[in-house]
Amino acid sequence: MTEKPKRAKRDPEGRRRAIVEAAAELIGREGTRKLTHRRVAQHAGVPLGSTTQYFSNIDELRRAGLEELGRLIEQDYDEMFRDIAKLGGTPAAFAQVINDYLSDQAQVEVDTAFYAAAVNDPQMRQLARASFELSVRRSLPYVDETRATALTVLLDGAMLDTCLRGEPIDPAVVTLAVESIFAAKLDPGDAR
Amino acid sequence: MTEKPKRAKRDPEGRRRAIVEAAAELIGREGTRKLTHRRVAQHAGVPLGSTTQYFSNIDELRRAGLEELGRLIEQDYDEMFRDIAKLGGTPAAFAQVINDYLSDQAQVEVDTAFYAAAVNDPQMRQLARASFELSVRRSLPYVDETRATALTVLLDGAMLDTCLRGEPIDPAVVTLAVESIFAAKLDPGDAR
Amino acid sequence: MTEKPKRAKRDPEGRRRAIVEAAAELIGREGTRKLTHRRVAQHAGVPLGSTTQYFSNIDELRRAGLEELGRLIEQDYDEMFRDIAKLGGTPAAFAQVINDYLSDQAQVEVDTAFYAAAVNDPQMRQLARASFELSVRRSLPYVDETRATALTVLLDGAMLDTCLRGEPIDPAVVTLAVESIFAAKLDPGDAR
Amino acid sequence: MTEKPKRAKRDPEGRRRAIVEAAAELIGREGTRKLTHRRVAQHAGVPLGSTTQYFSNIDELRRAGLEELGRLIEQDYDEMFRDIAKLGGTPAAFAQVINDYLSDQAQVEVDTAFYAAAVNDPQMRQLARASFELSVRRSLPYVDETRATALTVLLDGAMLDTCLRGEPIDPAVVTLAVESIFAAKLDPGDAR
DNA sequence: TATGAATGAGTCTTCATTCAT
DNA sequence: GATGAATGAAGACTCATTCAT
Repeated sequence: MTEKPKRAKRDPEGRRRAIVEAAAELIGREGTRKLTHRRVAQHAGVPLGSTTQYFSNIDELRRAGLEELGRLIEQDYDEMFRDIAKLGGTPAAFAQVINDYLSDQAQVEVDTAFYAAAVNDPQMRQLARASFELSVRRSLPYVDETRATALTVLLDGAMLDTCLRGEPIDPAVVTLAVESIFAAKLDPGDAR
Repeated sequence: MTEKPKRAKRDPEGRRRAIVEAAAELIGREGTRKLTHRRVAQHAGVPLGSTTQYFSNIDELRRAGLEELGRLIEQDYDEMFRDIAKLGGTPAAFAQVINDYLSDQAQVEVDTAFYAAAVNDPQMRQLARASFELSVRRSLPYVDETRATALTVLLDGAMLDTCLRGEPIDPAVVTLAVESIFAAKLDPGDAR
Repeated sequence: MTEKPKRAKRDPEGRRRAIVEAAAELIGREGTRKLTHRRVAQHAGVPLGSTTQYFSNIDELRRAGLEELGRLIEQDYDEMFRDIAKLGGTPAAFAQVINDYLSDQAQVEVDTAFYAAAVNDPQMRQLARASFELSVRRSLPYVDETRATALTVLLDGAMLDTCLRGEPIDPAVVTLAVESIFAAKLDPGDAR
Repeated sequence: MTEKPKRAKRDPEGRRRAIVEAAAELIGREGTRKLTHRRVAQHAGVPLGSTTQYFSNIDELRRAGLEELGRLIEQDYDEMFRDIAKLGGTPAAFAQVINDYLSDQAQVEVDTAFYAAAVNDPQMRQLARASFELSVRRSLPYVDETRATALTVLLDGAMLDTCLRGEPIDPAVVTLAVESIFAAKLDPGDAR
């Protein structure tokens, strides 16, 4: 009752969402170098003016797109760790979930694009760092912090290499690495 | 009191070198998004026209800069594996060399910029892939291929995360991961 | 004392018109070789950016200018054939109208510039061909197709030569040619 | 004996010729708009420097190319009128020779390119005018000046229209026009 | 408020021209 | 002389941004 939209188009939130999602998708597909108002507007199906109305300049628009990408990655993590929990949180569970993730090349490329964009953008590094820490935190129920960090590093490396090579890292490699990290004694000074 | 000459000496090789190095340095420092003829020319100390004389378009210039970066990374690898050999090729040697590498934030950022640029450039992915394979090959004298790949993935992940976090991955993490990968049984199916 | 406004009124139609007309006039005066965005913008009294907003590249701008010129030529034809009709459509009428046309050196030069531009532009040849056919068609009420074509060829030659010589072809020449074409027996095999 | 070329390449005359011919050919094929030192040099198979050595600027180079084209056209005329003479200088001879000429589309296009380039170049108009007068003069042995001029106008129109249409003017049209011009009484006031 | 026309800053690119080698 | 590297002037084109409608 409080809403009385004069026209169907009166949906600022929806507009903004559409723009942000279009920006995120474009960044995921071709990086930030070719991101322009015009391309975002066209891809989002909104008039050019909207992209400048909702974002005071192109940097903000890019940032919004990257943040959206960051959010999607977080959802990825949520899902991955939900699956890990379902599978019992075992080393094998970690390995399988990671390998499943790596087999989705499109997803891997989008995620990597996010990190790639962050490399040369100080503000974005913040987000990437948060993402890193989230991954570590989510692993803590299953392993100590050192191992959790190692697993995160491994995941990030596998993601990057899978993206660049255009095909998943050999699952055996991931499985070996994950399981050996789990199996390692904490104090590396001790022999086995 | 030598006045600077109106026109530079004729030196095609040197000119090209200077331009490529300037491009590589700029990419390493701020990525490819802000790479323009003007900035490269200014940074290389050559007139604008020279950048277009030696490279028929900006894409070629970018590519040349990235290839130069790729060469620098290869040199990094050479050095790292020379050090590993000197240290006996032990797991501890790998761990130490990687940790030393990660402690050079500037170097890590340059290398990561190369991979980041490759994410959205199909032709550059070729180079990145070659770099990946080189790393695996260099490890083969010390471990089997599965472990060599795992170590490469780990190194790449550590590089990316070190770059994004702005500080080296905890050396203990690297050490644990490296040593456990070395220690792992080969057939993961047997474990547990 | 009205200060000239910082920004022009919004008037897409008028803008486009002004630009096209400026382009047409410049082409008519100096051909297509020296047609640049800058010159058109200056001549049209619009900022440089407008010329690229309305035409996605210089070829389109040139084409638009040439098409405009083509339209002007069509109007010329309309007028000429209206005059011919008024004068009874006799050979003398044709001769007089053509001679009148040739006496307007400026007009002849503009028209010739259009054909000259078409010589090396396949797409423009289409237009020139249409113009040729229009002339033939307009003559058909008065003569058969062979003679109509001959008259068109004669007109085009007279236009070209008048343009290049800087003075009209001797009216007696045009008169003789026109009247003899009218007078000729249709089947040239019979003659002599 | 007086010549002792140090090297095979010491042939300034030949160089100049090659450049001029390349320029002429390029102009004949694509007009003067796209004529550049680089293109001429490449097409002539000479180094870039030669084109600036022999011609102090691009305008001179273009002019030299156009003059060469003019010379070629003169040769065309020579040949045509030699053929006309061989055929007896009759109206039918004129018609046949012109129709033969028009059937060589490539030649027609080159010639027309010359006239087209002259339209917007005052100096070139001189040449075109000379060419016009040459044609008239060559016809004088067979007809009076008025008819000679009419035939020239007809020829030029047929050339232009053939070029623009991409196919020869119907031979019947040319034949009719030529023969009727020959047949006409000089004083158009008289009835037939 | 929503839109896209208007504008200019800045980038890419091409070339004529100069001139050291 | 012959050559092509060096250079800057200028043209094509793209876009972020502003702001009238």
